[in-house]
Amino acid sequence: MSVVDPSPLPAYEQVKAFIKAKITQGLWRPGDAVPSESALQQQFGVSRMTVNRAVKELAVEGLVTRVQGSGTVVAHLHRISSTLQVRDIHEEILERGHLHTTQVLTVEPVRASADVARRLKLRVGAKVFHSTLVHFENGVPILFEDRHVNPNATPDYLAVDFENTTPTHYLLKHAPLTEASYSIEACLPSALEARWLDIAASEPCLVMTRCTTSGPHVASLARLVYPGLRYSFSGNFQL
Amino acid sequence: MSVVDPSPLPAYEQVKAFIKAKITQGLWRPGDAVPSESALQQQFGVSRMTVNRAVKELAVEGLVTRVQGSGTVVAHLHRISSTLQVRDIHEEILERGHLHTTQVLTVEPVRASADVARRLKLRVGAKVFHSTLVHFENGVPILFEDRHVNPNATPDYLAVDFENTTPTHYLLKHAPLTEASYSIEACLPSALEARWLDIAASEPCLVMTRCTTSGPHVASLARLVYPGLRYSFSGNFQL
DNA sequence: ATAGTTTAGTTGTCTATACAACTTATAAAA
DNA sequence: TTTTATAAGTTGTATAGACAACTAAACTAT
Repeated sequence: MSVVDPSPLPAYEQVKAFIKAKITQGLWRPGDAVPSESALQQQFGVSRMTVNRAVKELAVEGLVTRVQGSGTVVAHLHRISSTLQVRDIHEEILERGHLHTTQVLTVEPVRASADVARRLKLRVGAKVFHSTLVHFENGVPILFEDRHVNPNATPDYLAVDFENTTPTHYLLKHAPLTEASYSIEACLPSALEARWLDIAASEPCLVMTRCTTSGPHVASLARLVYPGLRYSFSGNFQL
Repeated sequence: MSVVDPSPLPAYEQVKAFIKAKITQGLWRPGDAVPSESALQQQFGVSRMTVNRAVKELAVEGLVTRVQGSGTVVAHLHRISSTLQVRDIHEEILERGHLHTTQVLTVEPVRASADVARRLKLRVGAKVFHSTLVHFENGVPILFEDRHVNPNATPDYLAVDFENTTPTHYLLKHAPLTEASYSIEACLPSALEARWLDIAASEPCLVMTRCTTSGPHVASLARLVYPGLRYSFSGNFQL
């Protein structure tokens, strides 16, 4: 085994780093032209394919904008685009090094209301599964979960032991995700939700409404209520 | 000019579409092996670089997981990862085809409080710029914006006409974004915020707290208060 | 049986080249 | 002056090949 660790960055990473540095240091400002691939190729003494990979990846990352035939310019960051990770609450709590427990309130078949039927793309009155749970982080209630599930996507839903498997986890496993839409709102909790979350009826909550699709079926419709004082969504963006 | 439009998908897109279809149709399930590059190369009669590009892009999109030396498998989608676009309120309202107006309440220099100083990385009592504005969508108040700005990043902030340029827009232009962090919470509005947003003091609001960095400076610290009944953050995820 | 070695297979990087598709500036023609 | 053609420059796609880095299984020697 050799003594030194040569492992220099791959050539394409060096080109990326060079351009990235010019941008973050403000030397190349939004709208400025980035050197052409042939110029960078000569400057770094690498093949054009290598330069192409570097600049193309920067374009995917949103740092530069490329136009075929015209050239490459430093992108105008006119929006902050950050990934909001919607994760299983179980994972999230474990990652904080805390204990996650669940209390199952109800798991039962019900008839679809007009609203549920529309969003699950079923007929009004069709049989759907309904579950309500409370999730605890170190014994403190942190999420009230009210969920309607399409029986065609996961027929065995009622038999699952939700004390040990979260609905999200079960659904992701048995009805692989192909599409999801969500919205986050600020609402007051219902009386039931306030009681189980152990908060005042006047305490604002973050409510995520999420609809997931698996293949041909709209698999699940979830209302996730988080106490506003105990939970927030956060994220960050770099470069 | 030829009569037909040949324009078939590029070869790498065809390979991508083939794999994507297998996954979305459920024929290849999470954990299943994806054919090796050499196998796909023979199947499609293209070069390995072309197959490599296809599979690599799918890996970037999160549909497959690659391990050097081992192979490629269909990814376990154990989290829904969706991009939350944090955009300029002006753009957002215009895109809905509505009218955006602004009322400037205050624009003034102030001394940094302990909290503001810490988050802007300045000394307590240092001079910072402070602005408060209300944004209207078709005349209805939709956002109360309370912002502290680092004078080192944008010395001319106090002179800007915020009736015609949003602070976000001005800052993105004069202090190019290199980093941002935000969190979304549910809170009750302050008395001032409730009055300007024309809502009851008991109506929950979505509050985004956002901190943006430009090069060496923490450029701006914003508290954005949206009435819960008039605004929500939403997004979606596909494939 | 265990530990170490070899080997085949897979992905990661890189080259040199080629042509296609597109944009822009220049030159030529009306 | 306006329009049209040409040319040069840039990015997009694709090839065939090469070697490096890594993994996992098969093999060998202890």
